[in-house]
Amino acid sequence: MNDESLREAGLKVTIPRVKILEILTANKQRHMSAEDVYKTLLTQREEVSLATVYRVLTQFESVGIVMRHNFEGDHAVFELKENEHHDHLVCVRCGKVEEFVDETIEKRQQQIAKQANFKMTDHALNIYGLCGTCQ
Amino acid sequence: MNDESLREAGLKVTIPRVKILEILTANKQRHMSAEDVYKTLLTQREEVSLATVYRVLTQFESVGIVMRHNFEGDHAVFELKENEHHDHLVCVRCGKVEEFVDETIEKRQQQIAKQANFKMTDHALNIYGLCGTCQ
DNA sequence: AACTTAAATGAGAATCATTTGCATCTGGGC
DNA sequence: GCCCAGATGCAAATGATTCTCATTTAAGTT
Repeated sequence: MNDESLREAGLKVTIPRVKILEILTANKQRHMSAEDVYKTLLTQREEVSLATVYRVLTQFESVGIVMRHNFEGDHAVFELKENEHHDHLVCVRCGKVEEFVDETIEKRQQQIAKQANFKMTDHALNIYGLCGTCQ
Repeated sequence: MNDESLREAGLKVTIPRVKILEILTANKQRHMSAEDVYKTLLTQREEVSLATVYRVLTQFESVGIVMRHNFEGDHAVFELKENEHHDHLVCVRCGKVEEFVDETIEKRQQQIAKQANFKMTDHALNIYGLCGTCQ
């Protein structure tokens, strides 16, 4: 989550990348869209184009710094990839996202993939519903 | 999966709707995009516009005839909603999709939602990886 | 510190999936 | 067969994301 992670990933340490990384770090709890990141940059008077935000986020994804999610069909959201994997509870009304990890489910998934002769590379479990506030 | 299901859903029984329902039924194993459905209609010399395909699929989704998935970020796919819920194994290389149901996971999900005070309305578990053929 | 070059960026055009406005058409009740 | 709300076709509009290309810059080299 710093300049080093960029260097390690073989990416030049540029203003846009550093700023975007900062923004993502400052918003770990949320899942941000490219547009969200762009707007945040604007409020910080940073001159970064939307195209660059998209390019940087895509690069971050390919080097494993962030993870892309397609909860909604019309735009992707990103989150810093911390060490531990986790799944999501998504409120269909307010969009709030809560994370969780469940060992039982993790294990079953591996068994299922193995049974189907799939070499699992990733998995995503999303539980949709109404959060406490929205009920 | 017939004219009755349309009437029951309060939708007029029109040529486009019937044809699209037939196509979805004939391709239960696959998950079709709007474009896929449209192309199939073309091969059958059916005069249905792409806009109508989108409208019909969206209506089918809202009345519960089909389910929409956003496996890939850039286009949605649809599948006839059979009675039983199921999850997916998606091959990241050839796009093949296999379905499965796992009681253990289903139960855990309900417990997790309850613990987080979420009223679960739906859930989706996708395991991504390489299928036997693609490995 | 200046020099060099591949990589990075900005701006705007281009793309692609999906949606919409509107004039026309049609299913199904009378 | 008549009527009309709902359905459709077509083309233009949208919105997210990507691409083109001229310009700038990070970071290694002299």
